[in-house]
Amino acid sequence: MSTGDPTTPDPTISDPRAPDAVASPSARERLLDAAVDHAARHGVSDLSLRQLATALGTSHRMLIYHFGSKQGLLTEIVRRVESRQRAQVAALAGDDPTSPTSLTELWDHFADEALWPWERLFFEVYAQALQGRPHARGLLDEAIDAWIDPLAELLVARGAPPAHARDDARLMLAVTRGLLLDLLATGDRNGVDAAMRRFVALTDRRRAGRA
Amino acid sequence: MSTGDPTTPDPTISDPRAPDAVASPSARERLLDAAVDHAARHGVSDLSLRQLATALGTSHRMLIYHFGSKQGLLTEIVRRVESRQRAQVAALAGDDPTSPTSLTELWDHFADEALWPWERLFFEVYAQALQGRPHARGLLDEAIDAWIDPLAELLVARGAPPAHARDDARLMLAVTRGLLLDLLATGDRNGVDAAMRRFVALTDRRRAGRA
DNA sequence: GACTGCACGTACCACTTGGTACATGTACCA
DNA sequence: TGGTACATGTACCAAGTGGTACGTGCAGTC
Repeated sequence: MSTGDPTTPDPTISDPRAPDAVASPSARERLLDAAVDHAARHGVSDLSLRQLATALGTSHRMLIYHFGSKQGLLTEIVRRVESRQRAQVAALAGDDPTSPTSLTELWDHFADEALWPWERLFFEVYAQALQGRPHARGLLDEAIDAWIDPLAELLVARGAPPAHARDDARLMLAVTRGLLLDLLATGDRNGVDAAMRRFVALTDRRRAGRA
Repeated sequence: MSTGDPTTPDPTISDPRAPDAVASPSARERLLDAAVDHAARHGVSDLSLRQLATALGTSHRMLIYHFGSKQGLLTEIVRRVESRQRAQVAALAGDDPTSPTSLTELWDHFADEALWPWERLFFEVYAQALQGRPHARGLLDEAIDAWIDPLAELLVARGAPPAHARDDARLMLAVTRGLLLDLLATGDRNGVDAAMRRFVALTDRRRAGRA
């Protein structure tokens, strides 16, 4: 981290006592959970270690101690958001492959107001990653690919043509994220629901056409 | 801005000579254009007046002079991005009402790599607005509504059922933004195009059904 | 030619930032 | 009992921040 900086010598050399790398998982974990919670409420773009630390009832020194640097903390936060996102889709599509899980159910899940803080945070970090921010890069790599397969499976389970399942999944993902952007901006659940119904109607028409 | 701060007295009182409010539009305009350009390339979340000023060949004092504060500058940048976005859709749908402008054409326009920096910036500011950043609030108010009417018109012109035109427009907007998020993250134009073709196929199937 | 208002640069201010140094507390183990 | 590894707080640092004070050149006007 600070290895290349002549003004700040490698802490493992200058301060041999300093652990600052491996720490008790429990304290670190607790701190990270609280940090992610805070990030979901206040965003991450104007996050300062000091403000965060006082909000968490600790000192900014502890954040550095547990996460090495601000970058490290941000990266950990992003990874946790990622895992939450993945857990959400896994809970719906992966765990119980027998349940067909309709598109409407899927949408109802993501549109739930309880998830809004997480989705705001997701889009914020996504946008930062798009601008090349290093700590968020990891999110970008999985933001699309990791979703297409489970979504494609879901669509095939619903009777969609397997030939285009991955394209359809990509479209489905775009619809969900696009409508989520709308919902988060307007809060107009009814309006966004209506748009989603139109999409479902489109796909149902195709299903009916094949039957 | 600094009115409530006892340590920094109101500049209009302490420095009666200071204009710092109304300036020649040309210089300000030139500066703003350059600032927006810079923002499109480097993002806006870690923008500092000094870095921007040196990049623009001026001093940070001038940015304060012309825009009052950093907030003021950011707000102006956002408004300019907004107007660019609006101009883009207006150029496609509004100016020449006789041209039907297919969905594919519309998509081809927005997916153009030349627009990517603007779209990255749009999503970045959009996400900040979602987190409650004051300067970006204005974007949110128009981000959805201002698009639905022209898009609905476009759809009706293509023969869509007017009863659901606004819902379909909302869906169309979500598809475009969702696939744009995908495209900006993956750069996979072919894959995203395929997904868009699936959407167009869905709507065409409905059109054919009605015919 | 003096005056005036704008445009702009330089120097400065108080403050916050991420990160470091170091002391100290605590728990466990020999 | 003493030592050792981890955990945490306090004090500090250099750098950078937004914003201000102030001087100055320049164009126009009387």
